[in-house]
Amino acid sequence: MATPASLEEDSQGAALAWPDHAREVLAQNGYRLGGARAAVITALAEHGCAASAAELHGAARAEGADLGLASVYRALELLEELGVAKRVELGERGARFEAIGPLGDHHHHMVCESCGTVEPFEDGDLEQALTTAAQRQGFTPLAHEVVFQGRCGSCGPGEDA
Amino acid sequence: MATPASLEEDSQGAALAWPDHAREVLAQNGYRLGGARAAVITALAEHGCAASAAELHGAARAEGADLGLASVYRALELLEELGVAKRVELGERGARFEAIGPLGDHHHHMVCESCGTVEPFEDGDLEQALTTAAQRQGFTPLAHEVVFQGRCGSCGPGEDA
DNA sequence: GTGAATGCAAACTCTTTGCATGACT
DNA sequence: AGTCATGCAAAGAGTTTGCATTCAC
Repeated sequence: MATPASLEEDSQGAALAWPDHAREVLAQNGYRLGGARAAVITALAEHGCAASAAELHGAARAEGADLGLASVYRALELLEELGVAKRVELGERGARFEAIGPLGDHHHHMVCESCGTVEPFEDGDLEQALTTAAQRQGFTPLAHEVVFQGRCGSCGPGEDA
Repeated sequence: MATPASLEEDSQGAALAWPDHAREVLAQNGYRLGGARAAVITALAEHGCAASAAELHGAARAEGADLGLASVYRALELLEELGVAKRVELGERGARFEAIGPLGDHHHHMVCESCGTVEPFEDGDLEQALTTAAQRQGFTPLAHEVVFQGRCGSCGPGEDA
């Protein structure tokens, strides 16, 4: 837990940022790195948290990549399958995606109903409670997702609008 | 917490099951009870947990109601707005809906990747941890959702398939 | 050089909306 | 009786798939 979650040591001991990690995993599993996948990896790394497919598509095109939206979906599906990206449902229309750190970087989301911001957060105690709850139910969790809908610190607990 | 969550005392002290509760809330807010809304309320009450709009539509038609899918969505939207039903996203395709008890009955879901079952569960400690985590982040939660994906007790922690 | 990856466009699914008809209070 | 709810059909949004071409290895 002392190492930043976005970095890992590869077999030579060099630090790898997430894009490198993702590319390495692709290669290790026999997948090629075309323009679309490379662009999606870059876009995912730069967006940070909970990006929609359309946002990633737009970001990639803004950086000069010429890729189709379908390829974005295909790349995201593959990255998720390989465990380097994650699909997140925030209760809005459409799914969102984000990079998963090689060390199991893990966070959840708060969606502010007032300003629409999606904020990530980590909470060790919450993770512990989640694990305990799953055990109590005799469930073996492979993944879990927590989403808060409410009002963020900036918008305060005040009334609507 | 001593009263079953699906029952409440109305102003006369009589116990109300959820369908009655839902109808009462509709009336109190000036909404009429047509065939479609009545059928959706019945279907929601009978399905129990995390039903899709199509499932509710089918169930309602199976019971003789002649309603359109659009009306199911309209009814669900209204019931959610009135706080007697809840929309749940389980990471699958499409949203799911369920009744909310008048006393704030509250549970979360475990989705078994092996048998596809969706199981509800309640956990007081987890709720506490969620509340604490939100406070720590300076967030005022109006709603929250927890979804586990994994393997249920029946399927065990074994390998895939 | 070869098979995998990509772009484009069409197909698909889920959900919402418009409008005329019919039903609830 | 008046207004609201509903059914049907069409529109919308997000996502997936088919196929010919291009590109990474």
